Amino acid sequence: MSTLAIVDDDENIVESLRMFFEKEGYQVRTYHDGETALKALTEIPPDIAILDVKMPRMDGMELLRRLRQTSDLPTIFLTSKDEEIDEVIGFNIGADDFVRKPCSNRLLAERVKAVLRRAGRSTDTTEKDDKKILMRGRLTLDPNRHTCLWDGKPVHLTVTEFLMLHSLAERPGYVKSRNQLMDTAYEDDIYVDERTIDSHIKRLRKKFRVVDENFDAVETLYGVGYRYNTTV
Amino acid sequence: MSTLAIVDDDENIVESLRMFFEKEGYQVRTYHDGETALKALTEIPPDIAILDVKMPRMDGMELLRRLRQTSDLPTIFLTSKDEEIDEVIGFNIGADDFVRKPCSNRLLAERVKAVLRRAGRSTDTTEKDDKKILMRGRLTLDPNRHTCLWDGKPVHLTVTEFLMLHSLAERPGYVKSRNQLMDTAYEDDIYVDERTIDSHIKRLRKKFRVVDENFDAVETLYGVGYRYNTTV
DNA sequence: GGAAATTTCCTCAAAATTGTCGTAAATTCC
DNA sequence: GGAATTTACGACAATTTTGAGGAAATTTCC
Repeated sequence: MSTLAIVDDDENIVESLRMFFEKEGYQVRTYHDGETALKALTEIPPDIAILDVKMPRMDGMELLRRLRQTSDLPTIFLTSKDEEIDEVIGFNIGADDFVRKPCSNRLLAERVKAVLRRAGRSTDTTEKDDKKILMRGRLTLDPNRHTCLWDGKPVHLTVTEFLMLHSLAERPGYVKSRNQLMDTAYEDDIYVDERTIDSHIKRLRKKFRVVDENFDAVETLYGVGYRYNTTV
Repeated sequence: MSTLAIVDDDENIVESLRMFFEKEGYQVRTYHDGETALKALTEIPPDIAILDVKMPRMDGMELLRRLRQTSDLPTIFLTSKDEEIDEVIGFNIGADDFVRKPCSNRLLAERVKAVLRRAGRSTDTTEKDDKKILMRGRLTLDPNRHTCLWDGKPVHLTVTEFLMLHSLAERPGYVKSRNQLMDTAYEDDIYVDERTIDSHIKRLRKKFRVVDENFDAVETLYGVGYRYNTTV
């Protein structure tokens, strides 16, 4: 499974592309403005990105220019007019392909495949022991890359934090006792204080609040344990 | 697949040639000044080189003169004026062909093919059991020749280092545990300390820092393993 | 066989993570 | 509302993991 980032300020386009590419088997991340995208793409690169040329604040060209300073992420540009394509080529900022809007999803998918193939990262490189990417609403956990995204924004988690969140998010709505959480994170013969679990949850929440101050996906059940909230 | 080196101080020319020749199926290496190029071309020769005559510091002619002392690398000269061609011929320093700028990429590609054919290194001599050249942004690993390039600059790696880097770069973004890395580098029944992996990674990084002091493509994931990131 | 290169392992220091504690806040029960 | 219990949070200490340098062991190459 390849991960694909889509950056476009038009919600409708983004969502229709997301639906389409998810059906195609891609793990899709979306961004609506260049600045957020730049940060996220730099920290946790997807396998390929589709950028809209025209965007508020930071446009696609500016985004790629800045991205190219540190990265060679395979990239496809979406443009509305042919002149834009010329302009992009003229600036020679290193896009891997250009597609003129509007275009069929099918065409776009072909180009994506072609670029991935050229970059040597075609989708069929998935290995049999790859672990499943966990997606729960705004949360994405990828055990293979050991990455965590909230609304597409990277959140750095330690091993224990990652394991606990994974264990919770695996079964949204179900309570996990502190002992159950311990089991997922520790060897059988290691025991720690129950308060320690609280500490991990505390730090988890803190990290998420940095990217979303209203984060409340991890709920406390007084006297019972913790639960991943289904509504988010 | 033939490897092609392009030496020219004009970024735009270089990049547009790179795009073109990569689409043609060449493995392209680029250099912007004679000195860097001389060193890299001597240490790890490509199949053919395209040199700009006019360059700052060491120009194309000087470059080829010095190169010819130890190598018979097939070479094509790019010149801006006819007089320059005359001059180059006059000095008789052993270029295989001359092309006057500006010229179509197509023409240049024809001449490249011709020179390779004459030199008996045409593209169609590739053997079918050749292992794939791995290109990840600034990194190029050729398992056949066992060579490693960073920004076109050669980095000498030992067998173990090469195997580990290859294993990491094969799947950018994916975490490899120390045990997984051991698997790629050792026979099944050989066991080494986990710290040994660290040592190899340490020396890998050190070697890359010689050619790029900000090298950080090999990331550490505390408590998990290592990860190759194309975002450098 | 001997030199050189490579690999392994060791120690120490630095960095990141984890565990614990005190206190404040929240929840439950009465 | 008030007491008892449970949890959140910040701070700090303890522990674990990793990086750097280098010595010793091993392999490779003359």
